[in-house]
Amino acid sequence: MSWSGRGRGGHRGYHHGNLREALIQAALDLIAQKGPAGFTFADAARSAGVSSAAPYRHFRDRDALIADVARRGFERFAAHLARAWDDGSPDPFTAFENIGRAYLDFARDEPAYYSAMFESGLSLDNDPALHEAGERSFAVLRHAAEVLCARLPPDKRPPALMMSLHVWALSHGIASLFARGDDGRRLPMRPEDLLEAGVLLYLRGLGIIADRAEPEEATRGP
Amino acid sequence: MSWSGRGRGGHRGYHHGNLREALIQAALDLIAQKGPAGFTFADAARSAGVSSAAPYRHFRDRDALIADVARRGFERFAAHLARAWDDGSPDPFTAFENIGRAYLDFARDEPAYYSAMFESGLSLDNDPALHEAGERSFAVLRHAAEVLCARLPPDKRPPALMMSLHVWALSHGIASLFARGDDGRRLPMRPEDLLEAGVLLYLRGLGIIADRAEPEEATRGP
DNA sequence: GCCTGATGTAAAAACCGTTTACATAAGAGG
DNA sequence: CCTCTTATGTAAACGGTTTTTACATCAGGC
Repeated sequence: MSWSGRGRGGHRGYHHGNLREALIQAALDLIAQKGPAGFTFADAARSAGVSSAAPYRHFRDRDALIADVARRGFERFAAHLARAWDDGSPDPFTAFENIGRAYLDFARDEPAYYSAMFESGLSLDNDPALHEAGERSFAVLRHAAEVLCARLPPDKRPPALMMSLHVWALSHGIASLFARGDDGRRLPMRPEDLLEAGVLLYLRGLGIIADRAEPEEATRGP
Repeated sequence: MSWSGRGRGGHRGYHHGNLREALIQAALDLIAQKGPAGFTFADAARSAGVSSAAPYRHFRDRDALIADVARRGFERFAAHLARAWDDGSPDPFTAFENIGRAYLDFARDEPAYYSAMFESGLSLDNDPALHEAGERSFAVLRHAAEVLCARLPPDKRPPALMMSLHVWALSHGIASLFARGDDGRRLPMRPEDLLEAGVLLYLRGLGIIADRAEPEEATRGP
């Protein structure tokens, strides 16, 4: 899957033809291999077969490339979460659990994107596009929380924003602490199960699910 | 608070006299200013007034210095959490909440340590001393969870390890996402309150506190 | 066919991490 | 007191990175 020049032949002349994309692909590969700290602008250029100054025609500096990777990551992330939510099918409760699993899936299956998004030390406030992409990801979770809350009688309806913040933080904490690297810390259970149990207990605390439901049974539709 | 040479006079000859400590202090200052990624071995040496090769007499490489800062951070962290737990005073439930607040306090008040511990991309498994210091921090939380669980009748007693993992992940997620930098994302509430509400709801889901109890009442001892 | 803007190159400056050979203290023991 | 050993710091060098600057090449519109 080498992206040098026009897809085939390998004869690329003075101009690359697709350098911007090639650099992003190279960044993803390198971040996946050595983490966002070990990633190097010069290495990305080498990997794309251009001089070390060429990338500056497409990105202001090294951080701008990482930020672009992170932005794309957030866009994929939002789509991934939205696919898991699937408009609340088969039922909002099950779909909500699916979002949690999707969060961990993404952290495991796309470690390069996840690293660029959360472990590269970027401040989301500097880049408006990045900030907005992150906001769109969170919006999926918040919307799901709103749908779930709306099913409760108004007098015992929790604030949906708070609920989404709690679930986001729990998911992010589990992903960061236990679901990265080779296997993070040794756990007595899979991160997905840990998250599912946590969300279940939290929702029970909110009164969204019944008091003594077994997890497997509780995930059933209405 | 400049640590160059023997505390006073400033005349330090060929030897520094306290370089190891001076480097750690410099690392803390620099990490606080520019994050663990922007921290530089050469800068720490400059800040201590020695040549750029001198630090290698005290640390194998740059990562070893960061790891030592992280290790000290975990030791302070464990002490900070243990002080908050305070042997379960005035009652285990309140003391448990205090641990949560202490977690966020530490992340806010000691951002340099927190960064070195959690945001520097170190793998805890490489350095045994570091790994053990981290384990000691977590042990405080796990012990508190055990005490709290022991107060429940055995048939409805949740696994304390799982409970401590959930609270750890929630605290870490809130600290990472919302309680860092200037103020992280703009929140409708303080991070401490967000965490307290989350833990409260989680404990209610576990059946550790009554269904509709006010927090102040629920914290009463037996 | 020529001009212009976009894109890539080469070379250089400034910095970092790290190693190597050498310099200087400080203390132990005769 | 003098010497030897060890710990600690220096200077210089190597290879690598980031970023800038001046120049080269190409593509497309006129």
